Amino acid sequence: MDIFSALADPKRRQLIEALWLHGPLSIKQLSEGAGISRQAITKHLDILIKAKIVSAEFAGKERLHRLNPKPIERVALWLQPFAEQWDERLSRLKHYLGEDHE
Amino acid sequence: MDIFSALADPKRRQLIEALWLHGPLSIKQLSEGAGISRQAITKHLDILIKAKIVSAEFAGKERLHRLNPKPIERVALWLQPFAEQWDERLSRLKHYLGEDHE
DNA sequence: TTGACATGCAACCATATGGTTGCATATTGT
DNA sequence: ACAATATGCAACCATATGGTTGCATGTCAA
Repeated sequence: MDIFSALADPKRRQLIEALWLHGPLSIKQLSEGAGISRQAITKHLDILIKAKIVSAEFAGKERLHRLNPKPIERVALWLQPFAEQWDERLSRLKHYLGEDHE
Repeated sequence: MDIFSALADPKRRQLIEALWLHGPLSIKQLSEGAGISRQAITKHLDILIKAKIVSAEFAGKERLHRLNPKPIERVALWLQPFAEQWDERLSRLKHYLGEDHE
């Protein structure tokens, strides 16, 4: 499962948002009010973990999950050449770069 | 089919890259050397069109396709809060700017 | 008009995907 | 030790997905 596919499912994006908003969370916590079963959430989390978007560590009987921004970064970098307002963004950054690096 | 799912397939990302590199292209042209049938390419293009990532217009018997950056931009915007490492991004931009704009 | 070419349409197929349910296992507090 | 809690594992199911093939349609050039 690659990163793009991992991001394709709305439930998984929802999980990403939840982890971004409310620190490290367990499977149970992420399941509450998600509208699908705990096992389904586990599957989604496993996919996110395989895609390295989420990392998990055990704390007793809980599995705590947190975001790993790197792979998302890579997706963003792939998108950039195709995204519009690229020029506008470039010119904005051009100013910054001009100050800092040129 | 939403934008994220449209971007999930590697063949479709390949099509996006091809359209970005070599202007408006027909189905035939996009099929050459793609490794799958013309009909499969058509299906992928239809998905990209439904996601508004690609627009198509007829020129005689050919259907010409071009990129529409807006939806890709929206995806990029969704990703931004989760993607950190702006510094790395900046250094890439510096390179880009150095080549094309400075 | 006729033939070549680009595309459209539809049926079909194998596998992936997203979900469920049922039961097993491990950890914690009393 | 025991019960409650959090998770793991596996079978199962319906539908989506990505591909194929075969044939029909529309357009252009000779």
